[in-house]
Amino acid sequence: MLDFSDGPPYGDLMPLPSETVAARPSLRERRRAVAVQEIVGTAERHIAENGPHALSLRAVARSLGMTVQALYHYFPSRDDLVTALIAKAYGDLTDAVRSAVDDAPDDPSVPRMVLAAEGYREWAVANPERFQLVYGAPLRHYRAPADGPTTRAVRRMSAVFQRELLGGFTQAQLEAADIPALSPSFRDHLRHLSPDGLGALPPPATALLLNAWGHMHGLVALEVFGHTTFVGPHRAELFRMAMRNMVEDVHARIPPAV
Amino acid sequence: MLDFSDGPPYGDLMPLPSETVAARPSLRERRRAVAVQEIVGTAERHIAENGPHALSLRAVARSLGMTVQALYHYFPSRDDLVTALIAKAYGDLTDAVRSAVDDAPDDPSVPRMVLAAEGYREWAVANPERFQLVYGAPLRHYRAPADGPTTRAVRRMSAVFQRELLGGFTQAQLEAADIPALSPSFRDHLRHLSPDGLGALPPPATALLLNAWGHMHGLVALEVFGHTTFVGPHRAELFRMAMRNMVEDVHARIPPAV
DNA sequence: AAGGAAATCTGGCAGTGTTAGATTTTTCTG
DNA sequence: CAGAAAAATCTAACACTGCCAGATTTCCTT
Repeated sequence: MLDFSDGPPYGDLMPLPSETVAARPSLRERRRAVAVQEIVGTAERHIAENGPHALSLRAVARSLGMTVQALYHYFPSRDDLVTALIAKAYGDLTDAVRSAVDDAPDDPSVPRMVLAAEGYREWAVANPERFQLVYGAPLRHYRAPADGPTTRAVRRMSAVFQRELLGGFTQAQLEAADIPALSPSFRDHLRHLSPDGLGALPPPATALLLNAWGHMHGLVALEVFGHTTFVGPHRAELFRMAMRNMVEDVHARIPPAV
Repeated sequence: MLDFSDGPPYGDLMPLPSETVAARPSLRERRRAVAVQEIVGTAERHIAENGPHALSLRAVARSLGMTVQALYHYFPSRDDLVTALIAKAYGDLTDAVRSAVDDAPDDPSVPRMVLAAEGYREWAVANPERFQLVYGAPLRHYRAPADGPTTRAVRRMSAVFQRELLGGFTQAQLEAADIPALSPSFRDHLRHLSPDGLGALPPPATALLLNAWGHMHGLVALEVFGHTTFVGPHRAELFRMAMRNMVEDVHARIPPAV
């Protein structure tokens, strides 16, 4: 927890100082990183107990044995702390998805995309408040920084799904996917997304991927926010079924290689 | 707005008195209903401006020219007001979905299920804060009453989707839907849902319907909560495509009538 | 007209995010 | 090593919040 041997773990979360020297973080900087980490950790614990809305700077400070104003030297406002929590949650979710795929034994009867989806779901169910933090309620006027940790986490995660859902197909196959015709301007827009991510896919494939993402996310969101309680203890089974079908349906729309 | 000629519009939202006489509401009761309506209306306006979390009893009271304590005679706590807002939002969303289907001209090229889904999406996009209220972050210890207005709204809405997605098929067809085998206990559980709603469907059909619901909801939730900004102005097109595919895929899993 | 219930008020408590300014502690520099 | 600069922390306060207690007015019923 207090280990900082290999650099600050959430470098992007540190609001100050504006420029972190790449070479060797000074003692003060390391201390600062530790303090930030402690604050974030305590805040996460508080959130896990009472939900995101119950996060109070004073309570966090109390838990840490300091006064509120000390916190203000690490986070200029409550919203900035929440932003840091969101970024970290997003990163952790992404890690969970990746390791769900990477650490699973090879089993051809379960598509790896289904494993990824189940990793997504399981992290969400295990960390409902943090999931809510990421996908629940955007902050008042919160705008994600263009290349902040959030954006990078999104890219990292979408890369996993991109690989697992569409990895086995050629560009030509993906281009010929059987979906309603996309408008030229939409095709054009999709083509100009980040060239190393979604932009590398033929537009129909991007559409299918977003589609699948929404599908997976919707089932998880409904569950986490308590709208599927009537399904009872069978939600995991329902989810697996849904994801199996989804993978089948997506693949059914991609023609075989010539 | 202040019309109350045909009874209290949100009878279920009135926390007091516990029993509303069916016959002729007294002047006092009608006044109470009006007051409740005014409070809910201003609260909705406040929420629309600054988001659900910014809802303040004092601010609402100020807008109405009264003191906070007056509000406490209509809603025992802030959470109760929010609960009323959730219930009303759910009802309004359901109405929007229904009228999206019912008021649309007959056009065989657009499945009615797609119309329903678009009604859902359009209401959500037009009322993001209220959508967030319903599907975003559950309240601290809020438990939806077993047969409260929320539950009824859910039923009303799911009935629409049930009709539009699965209406054209026989029980035998639905029972034979091509999905991974459901566990016996899951099948059993699904069979014992409300007999006039989801319980009336063969288990595979219920699974497909929940699946579809999650799919639709996920795309809308991602959009409303700002996670698809990179899709730009083409989100409506993407959504329509996704829903078209979804309907196709669901129907493809249901065998033709014998 | 009288009693009682409903509705509203004033005043107050404990909690919150945030700011201002003073003070101590640590680090860098001459 | 001494002094300056910067970082970290403190005390005190402001304006806001949800909510409670008690007094007071308004309205309906009998």
